[in-house]
Amino acid sequence: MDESPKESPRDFIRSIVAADLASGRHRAIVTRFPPEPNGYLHVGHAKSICLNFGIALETGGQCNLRFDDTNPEKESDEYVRSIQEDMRWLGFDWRDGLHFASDYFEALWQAARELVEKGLAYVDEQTAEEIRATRGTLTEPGCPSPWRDRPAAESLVRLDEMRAGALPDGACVLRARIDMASPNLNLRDPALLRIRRATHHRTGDRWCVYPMYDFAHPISDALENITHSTCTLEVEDHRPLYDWVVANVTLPSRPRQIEFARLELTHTVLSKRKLLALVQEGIVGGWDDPRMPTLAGLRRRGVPPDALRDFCERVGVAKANSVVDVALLEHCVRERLNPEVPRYMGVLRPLELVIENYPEDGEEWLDARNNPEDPAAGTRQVPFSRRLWIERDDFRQEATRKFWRLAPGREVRLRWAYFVTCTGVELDPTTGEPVRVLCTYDPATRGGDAPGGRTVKATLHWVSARHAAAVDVRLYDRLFLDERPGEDWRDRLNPHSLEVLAARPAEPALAMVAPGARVQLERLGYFCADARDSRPGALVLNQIVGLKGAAAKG
RNA sequence: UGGGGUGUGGCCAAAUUGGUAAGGCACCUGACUCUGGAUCAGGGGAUUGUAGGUUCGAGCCCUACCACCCCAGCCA
Repeated sequence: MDESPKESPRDFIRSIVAADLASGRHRAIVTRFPPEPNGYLHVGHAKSICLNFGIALETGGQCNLRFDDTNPEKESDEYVRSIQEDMRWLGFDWRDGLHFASDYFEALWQAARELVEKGLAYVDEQTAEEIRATRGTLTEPGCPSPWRDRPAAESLVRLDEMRAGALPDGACVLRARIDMASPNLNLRDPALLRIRRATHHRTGDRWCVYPMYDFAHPISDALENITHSTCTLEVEDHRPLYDWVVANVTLPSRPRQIEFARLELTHTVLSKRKLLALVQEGIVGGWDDPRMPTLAGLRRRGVPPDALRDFCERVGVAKANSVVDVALLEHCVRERLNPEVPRYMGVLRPLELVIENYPEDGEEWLDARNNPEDPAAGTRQVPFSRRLWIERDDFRQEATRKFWRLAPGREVRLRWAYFVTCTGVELDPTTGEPVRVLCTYDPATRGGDAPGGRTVKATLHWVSARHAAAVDVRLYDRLFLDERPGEDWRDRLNPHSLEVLAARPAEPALAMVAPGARVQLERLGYFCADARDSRPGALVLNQIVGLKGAAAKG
């Protein structure tokens, strides 16, 4: 027995799990992630996935993937496909634990019969409207249905007719017989089974009776021997019903439901309804639009899956509703990318720079380190010549103390190349904007270092105009202006969430990167070669995240 | 006005059986630096929702109050 001090559990759920293991209540832990296949997974789901699979991994247990497909009208195979793809991308393996609630329809049916036989459920022939009208309100108790006390045998007959398709949709419903006066509305004889003639994505037209979540979920959990069934806060007052089902149906195990707060992120929306609207209204390009908080979107954006997992761990698990700053996600992404992503130079807003004392047709290839963070990444060569592109932002006609880049009279370093001193600028006669910056270079600084140890305040990235490749760049910003877009979210969309920059100059080596590759454009940020839109010779770069403070210059 | 939850620095979030407020992100400063990045060092900032009470001592216990979230689908 190893009694060495262990790390205390990271959150209250893991504490419960640890206690259940320590007390011998469970010998092995089984969790599950139970998505309904009616939408794409998003970062909020990632939190739940990391929690459930994390617990399984840490305890040597198992985490199942169970599709909660009990409402055929909203579910489809496209979603079960995408959900599995996204989960695998995130890095999790459910092994042989792939299940569908629809696999349990027969068992659910038997459970329904058992409850009726025990007098714990009955077939109610009231209309949906009547049931709603007699449920009572938050402060007043409900009225019992006239069918509540009918003989079990009679309910059983009707139940069989429901399944047999003898009754039209909505003709009746199976209700649990609990307490119409309960202050918890979920206990006022909740519906368990309803008739719905709809083709199910897996069972086709075999069934016309479908179980409700409150009935299917606890039974599915028990059938899979789930030990800890986590869910979000809004299902907290369903727990007594969950426990009621588990206690009253003959089941192989007794799972326990534990609730935690769902994840919310600033500057985005995470509700399925709003996400669907963004896609259907064409506000974004699809579920995998890089601005979307969906896993498909984050993947296309270039976010590494382990950065996302790290994020989920850092966010924690608790019961307080909270909104996490998207800056934390961005931090996790940078932290993951910085040490291992190769650097390149490219210019987003080009301004011509001419080196007057450099030979007209001169050319030389200079060594550049691929990643200053990682000597093993080696070097590459970048072409240098008399005409270069630099970033417009890196030049100002009037320099201030806070601005230490290029300005008339100023000397700066061109990364991996030479020190240059600005000798003049040509302006557009009508706009007054600079169109060409004139410089002289110091041949003694070749490679970027001055012999006498002379230093310079700024280093600029640049691209040789004659050698430049052209790449398309897509810059992304938060989808919403507000940290927490409310119901008027459509009015709070950030008009600049996407900026497309066509044919920007880039060093030749950048044009050679493979689709899907992640790179850093020096001084600009991290980018991912879009795997779908990039063509040979026509690279498309998606911005993953900018460099920290990249926007706050001068 | 019923029930269920939650309230700890700008944002998350810890705090063994009550012992005198971790950590991360964000922000600021300094060092270093061929990315105003990274790294390193340091810093500001919390009367732990409020008011009482118990106690030598309370974020943790008691009482009252306040705020916010969820619930009246034959959705999940």
